[in-house]
Amino acid sequence: MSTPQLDKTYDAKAVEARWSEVWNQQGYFHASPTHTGQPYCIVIPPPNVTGSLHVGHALNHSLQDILIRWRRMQGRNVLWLPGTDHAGIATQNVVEKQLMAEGASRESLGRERFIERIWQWKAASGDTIIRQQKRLGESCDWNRLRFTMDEGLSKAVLEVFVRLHEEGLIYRGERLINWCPRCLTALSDIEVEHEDIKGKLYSIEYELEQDPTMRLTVATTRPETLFGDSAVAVHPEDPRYNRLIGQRVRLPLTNRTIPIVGDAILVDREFGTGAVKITPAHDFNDFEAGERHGLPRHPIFNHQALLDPEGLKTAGVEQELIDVIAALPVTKARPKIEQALKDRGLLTKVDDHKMAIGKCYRCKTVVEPYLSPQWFVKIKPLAEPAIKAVEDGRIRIIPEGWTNNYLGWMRDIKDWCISRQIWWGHQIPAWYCRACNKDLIVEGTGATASSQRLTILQGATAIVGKAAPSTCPTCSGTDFIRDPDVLDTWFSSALWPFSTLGWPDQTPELKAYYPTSTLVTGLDILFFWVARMIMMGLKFMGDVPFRDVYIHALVRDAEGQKMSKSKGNVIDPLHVMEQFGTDALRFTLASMASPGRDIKLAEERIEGYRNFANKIWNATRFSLMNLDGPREAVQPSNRAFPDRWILSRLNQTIQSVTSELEAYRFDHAANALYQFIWHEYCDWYLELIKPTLQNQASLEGPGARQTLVETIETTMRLLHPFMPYLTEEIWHQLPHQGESIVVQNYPIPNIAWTAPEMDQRFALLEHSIGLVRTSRVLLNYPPGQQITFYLAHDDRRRQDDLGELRNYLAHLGRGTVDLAPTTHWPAGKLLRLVTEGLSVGIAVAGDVDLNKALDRITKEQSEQTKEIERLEGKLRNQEFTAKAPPEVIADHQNRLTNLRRDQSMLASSAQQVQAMLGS
RNA sequence: AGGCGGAUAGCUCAGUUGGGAGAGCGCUGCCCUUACAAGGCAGGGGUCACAGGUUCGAUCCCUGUUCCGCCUACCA
Repeated sequence: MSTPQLDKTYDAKAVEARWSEVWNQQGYFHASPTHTGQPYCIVIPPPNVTGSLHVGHALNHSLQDILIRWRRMQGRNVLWLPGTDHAGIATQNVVEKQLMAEGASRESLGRERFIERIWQWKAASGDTIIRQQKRLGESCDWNRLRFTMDEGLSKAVLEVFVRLHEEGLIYRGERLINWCPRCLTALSDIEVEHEDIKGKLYSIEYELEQDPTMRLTVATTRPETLFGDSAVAVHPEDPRYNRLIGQRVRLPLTNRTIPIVGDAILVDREFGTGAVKITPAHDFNDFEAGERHGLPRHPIFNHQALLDPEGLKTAGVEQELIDVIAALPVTKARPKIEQALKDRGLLTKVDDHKMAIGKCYRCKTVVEPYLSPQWFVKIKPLAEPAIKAVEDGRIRIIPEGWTNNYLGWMRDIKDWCISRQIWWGHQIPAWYCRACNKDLIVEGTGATASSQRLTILQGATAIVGKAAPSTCPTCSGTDFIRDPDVLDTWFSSALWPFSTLGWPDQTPELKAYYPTSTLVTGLDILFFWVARMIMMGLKFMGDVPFRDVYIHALVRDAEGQKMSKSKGNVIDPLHVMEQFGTDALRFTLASMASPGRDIKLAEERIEGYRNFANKIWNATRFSLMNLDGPREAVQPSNRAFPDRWILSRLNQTIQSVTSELEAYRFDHAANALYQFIWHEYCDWYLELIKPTLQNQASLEGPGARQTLVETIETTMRLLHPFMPYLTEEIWHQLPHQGESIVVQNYPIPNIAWTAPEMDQRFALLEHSIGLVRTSRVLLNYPPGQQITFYLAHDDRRRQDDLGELRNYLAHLGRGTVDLAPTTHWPAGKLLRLVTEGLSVGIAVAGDVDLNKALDRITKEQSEQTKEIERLEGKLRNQEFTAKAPPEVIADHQNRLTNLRRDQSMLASSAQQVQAMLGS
């Protein structure tokens, strides 16, 4: 029988393109509720539809694919459901930029044509990431690809919105929200990133109305907001100020006076001057303080965060000043205001001050607390069951450490602002009767972008429903205007685990695969997404959306820096796949996925695993070159030592890879595979069986060839989830049954393979060969040179083992073995090394320099002496012998005995070498 | 400010009932030995951040300190 000859190096590119195609054509990834097996389902965290694959996706998706392929091979009814989200703000920003380049804008196009334009962009670029995912080898059921703005998913969004509204869990109200003056939309609290900056703390004097010679000094980081002040607060128990409570101060640069109020919540007596201005329309704390004291709100910025002349006028600001600062951004207006205050002697101090500012997570613009009517989800009633589900273990977060993070956040959760003032997304299903809300609907008709805005003011009556109402229940009017806002993208992705399975329809998929099994995601969206899925799943499905949440690390560059395009330190997974192969990338990411630690990814690591792939390829190449000849499935226990040993090791590797995967320890599983394949299978097993394979007459040949095929085929199945392409290719080169490794069984431990006595025997072999090789180097014998060496072990059973191993020792030691007891060894011209009861002797030929060998022996001696002293010291300690467990004491004594014996033998060896040097 | 995580070989990281410190990469030396130079063999290299405590015994458990990350936050 002749076997095909493989190329000398593994060509990942050619192999990957071929199998990716076949897998998808054959439909191996297609899931069905009617398939057999216990369901196992993962829904993919939907990436941005117009994005492209970055290395964070590569990690996230590789881990999911490992789980999915593993479970599929285990015979589970597996569904990995792929899809993308519409990424409202991000996608709209991209298309707006395109329009800007063309000299157009979304306003010039109008809402309908603008949305059309985004759909076009989605159609053009939406396949990119999907193609890239396929290239990564992801075994998703691509026929079930979902998108958050699909008809079905939009139906789910509508259903959820209307039902939550009916139950009073969605409401509209005018609140201070985080506003991005560049994206011109509201953001939720968690869409704001905080950044520490060096700011200034300004001390400004407010004159008392009753007595202008007396002044109250307030401290602020934002002097420009003083125009919007409604009061000054002091601590009610602060003896410096509390007698002033109830009096009024003149607000600088305006014609207004404002009250001094006592507020123990807002005021920290220790900070600044102990007096703080209250600006309810522009600060979250002040907003609440304003509520407490019934203070008016004076908005002085417009939606672009420019100083608004109308607002300033209403706030009573001096007209000359308004003329100077109107329509300026804060950065330009602040120096002018500073100057005006200085001119009047009211700015007494400016200190450096560290502070935090909020930035838009999409565009990094400084966000502004902005007073506006928005839609909110009343979150507490939804959060409570979601806290419980994690507390009582119905949902497990892995690593466990993040559980408290989740619980802490959920317990302190605030209402969720879900309306966005953009056009791309699910438009809110709320309508307003024009007749009833005449004064509350403000439709701009100007030519500029900002003057075209449609604003529905606070207090307008909204009619929420799945479709536009036909007549107004109040006035029977028929003229309606729809709320222009769209929903936060996360509102639709919160429904992902059930909306993708067909909800609100009761589909067989929903029945089979919900709750899903595992969610794999990064920490950065634990709150954005995971928490919200749990809330929505419990609310609308009455059950958790998934059992396990596995949180993986963030991928950083080799220096530990966050990857970003602007820093230019991004590792492009596609480039890496091109250069080193997809399997190498996948294996690298898996092997570095240690819990609770970020991944610092360096290309050298990937290169190392490319080499690993090549090593496996060459092991196969070797096997195929040596398969000619009969094979016989001998009972494992009747096979030769190398075969029995490697089966035993393979068996243990199967056990550990399986249990590590069950524990989500991808790193451990990958390392177990690496260690076994490279350092046991290749380094030792293949070397051990070479003489047998190359001797056609060997009686052990049929068993060895059988073991060779059996082990490599099993190993490929074991490795397949990690390196799908390489293993598929090799599997097809080997004798096999079936059409693809994708649908083969995952290896399970085989009791008949366990052979602990072979493991022990191997340890002796490895130990012996190690000493022989060391001796060779010490004596400068070239690797190929045949030598005579002596081996003896102190332990009778080990000595018997040496006899069993004689042929293997001779082969790997490259020489002739003599197993006589040490007392029979030649007296002179011999280098002896001793460790752990094993003595190795090599004949010293001619005029080699023995100093190297002597150094080595001396070093060994001093290390041993140190250890002996340490052990003796411990055993002399009566407290140790009285209190330590007996097995520990016995172990110490054993080690000491062995070391003393080794030491005396080594001493005689040293004498011998010295004698040779002396002569 | 609070919470969490981390600090172990030159680098990246493993290391649980507390008892002789490990891997990968890199480095040094030798070798193109018929699967693989993307390889083989051998080797050097560590007060386990610091200071206390518990213990017969601490890289591991406890307390504190320093440094580095991340998350949360209403100190104007």
